[in-house]
Amino acid sequence: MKATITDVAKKAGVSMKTVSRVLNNEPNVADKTRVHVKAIARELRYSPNLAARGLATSKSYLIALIYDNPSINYISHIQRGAIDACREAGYHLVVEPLYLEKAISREEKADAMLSVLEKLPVDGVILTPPLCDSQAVLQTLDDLRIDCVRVAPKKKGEQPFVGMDDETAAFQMTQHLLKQGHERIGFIKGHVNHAATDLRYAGYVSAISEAGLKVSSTFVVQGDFSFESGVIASRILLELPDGVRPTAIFASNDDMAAAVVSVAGQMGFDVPCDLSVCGFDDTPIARIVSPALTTVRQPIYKMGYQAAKQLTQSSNDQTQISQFLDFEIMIRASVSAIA
Amino acid sequence: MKATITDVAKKAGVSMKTVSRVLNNEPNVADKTRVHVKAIARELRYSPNLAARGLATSKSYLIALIYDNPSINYISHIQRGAIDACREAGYHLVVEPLYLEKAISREEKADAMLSVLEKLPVDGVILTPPLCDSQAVLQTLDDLRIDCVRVAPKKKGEQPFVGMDDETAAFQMTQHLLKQGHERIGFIKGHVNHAATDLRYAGYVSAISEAGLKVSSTFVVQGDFSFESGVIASRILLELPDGVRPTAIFASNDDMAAAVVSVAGQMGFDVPCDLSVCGFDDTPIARIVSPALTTVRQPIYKMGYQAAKQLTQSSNDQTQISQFLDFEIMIRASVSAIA
DNA sequence: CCCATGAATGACAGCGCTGTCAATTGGATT
DNA sequence: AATCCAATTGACAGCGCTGTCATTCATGGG
Repeated sequence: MKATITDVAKKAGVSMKTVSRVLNNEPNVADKTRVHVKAIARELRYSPNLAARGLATSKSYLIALIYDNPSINYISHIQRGAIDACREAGYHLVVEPLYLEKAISREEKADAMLSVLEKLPVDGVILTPPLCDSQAVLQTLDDLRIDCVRVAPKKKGEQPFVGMDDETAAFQMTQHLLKQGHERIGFIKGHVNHAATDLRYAGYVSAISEAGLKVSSTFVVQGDFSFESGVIASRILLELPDGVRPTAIFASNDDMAAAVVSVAGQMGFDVPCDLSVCGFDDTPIARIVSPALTTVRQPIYKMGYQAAKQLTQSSNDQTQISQFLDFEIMIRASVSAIA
Repeated sequence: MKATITDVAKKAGVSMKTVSRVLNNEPNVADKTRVHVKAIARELRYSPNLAARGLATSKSYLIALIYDNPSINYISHIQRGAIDACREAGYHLVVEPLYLEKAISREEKADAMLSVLEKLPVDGVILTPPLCDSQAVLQTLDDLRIDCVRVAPKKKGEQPFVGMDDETAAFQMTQHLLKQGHERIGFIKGHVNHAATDLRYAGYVSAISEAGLKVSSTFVVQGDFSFESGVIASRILLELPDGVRPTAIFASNDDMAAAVVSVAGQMGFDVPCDLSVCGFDDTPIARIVSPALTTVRQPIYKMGYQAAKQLTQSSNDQTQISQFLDFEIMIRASVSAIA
């Protein structure tokens, strides 16, 4: 049925091993032979049997994307990037959500991951927030000797990461608000388990301080990245009396920013005239909400791509270096200057 | 390092083959032996090497989700369902988007799929719309002798499908509008390549006809499921003069319905007072838009689950039967009765 | 002209598992 | 007690590939 390496070898008049060498781009093959074998392989539409190859090399040519992040948008883009990188290297991506019961502890997550990985031998793992911030998970991976790349905003342990500079982005966004004349800027924090939450807040704080203003705790409300938490948080902020109420709100992600816009509308505030709003992530909702949200575009696709790239190359190259990718501030209609 | 079947066999004092039989639930093993071997296997944390097993059985324990559907929300839910079903059966899901250049023809898609499948031996394929409606793709799969289940709203060829009854759902939704007193009901069609497009339209037409009304071509506008196409379509509908303008618009999906709400607002129509709007799919946007959309909830997760379930069972059971899953009409604020 | 050297190639085992088929066991039957 | 049968178990080959190591070949130096 399907051509095997033996078929190719026979037809090309060489040994299996030589065919194998050609297919794996190993050295010490005469150019003439190389070309010839390649031609035959193409002619026979030969492609190696992954199971057999895996058995012989104890590699699987599989990368796992493991996550417990509930943001469909985020995961999807990471996934697309990872798949594209995998394809370029002849790898495939298996996706393993770790959802189980809610409120599962980090140790349990590590266990769940362990049982998945015991069954499926993968050559590398891509970890997204907040899973990538769990020491237990990282330790488990280390014990298993499975390479991993964290899609995360900062270093943790020895594992390389691919991410963006959340702090600087939040800093710049806050500066943008300041430049528009806003002085009372509300901030809605993200989920406490995410490393990005602290970084974004830190960026906000630096910008406010650098402008010579005080960070007022009245203006900082805890959220958890969900639309609902944004509703609650924005109510707290918007119910402050006139003259004390923020003139701008910086939400740690777009879902919460959308909630701000929605609540503001219900409470009779016009965005952006009465209230400027900005978000973070540039998810599709940012353009659907009216007015469209000023927000930070994360290079999510690229993060997934780079993460998988590193994993597929790691055996050859030992250049597993952590890296920041560029972000972009998207200026849209939800922010206006103070009159 | 990792325990092999030989380790288990040795420790249990039986042959490898007996261990193999126990692990695969094959008959003709004494209960005592079965229990004993199972205990040892657990003790050693043994789990079979998929590559080896795959090589011996020429099965891969992999299911592929192949798609060219741009809706992240849709694919994500299908994926989650499929992954859950795979896990239950010891399978894993590999995800293969077929995006390549835009406007790629169906034959080219079939080719692209072929080249993916040649490299990765999978035991089954899940196909989503619109890919699942391509005869070329189905034929290619058949040639490869790879099982497939279509996540689709109707039968095509021999392949089983898992889906929902789009026509009946659209019928019921239209009836809902009629019951609220609407007689001028606009309809925005979906993308021409999707089988669901015609079915939803058919449901609309039956309901209108059954109510003794005429289907006016003025009220039916072509869309393509995108927000943008919804904007254009709703403008056409809403620019109709007073007394002729529809009092309700049924968009073939939520994105387009959200566009209707947005355009209506811009044109000074109040939803739902001046205009009722309903969508289809119950994506997150349906609850974010204000007013929240009355729409049809598709059992997307379940479709993915069932599709994978069939694939993982198909070898044993030959009950590969196509099935409709239940949908639900979500009544929300975007529709109101005619005064 | 012979041998050392390195490049190119091939023979063969073995990765961990399951399919095939043969061997063994423990009754039930005569 | 001898025989037979089904149930249970095991020996062994082989799935398609690559790693190891041996072999062949061509080339240049002594």
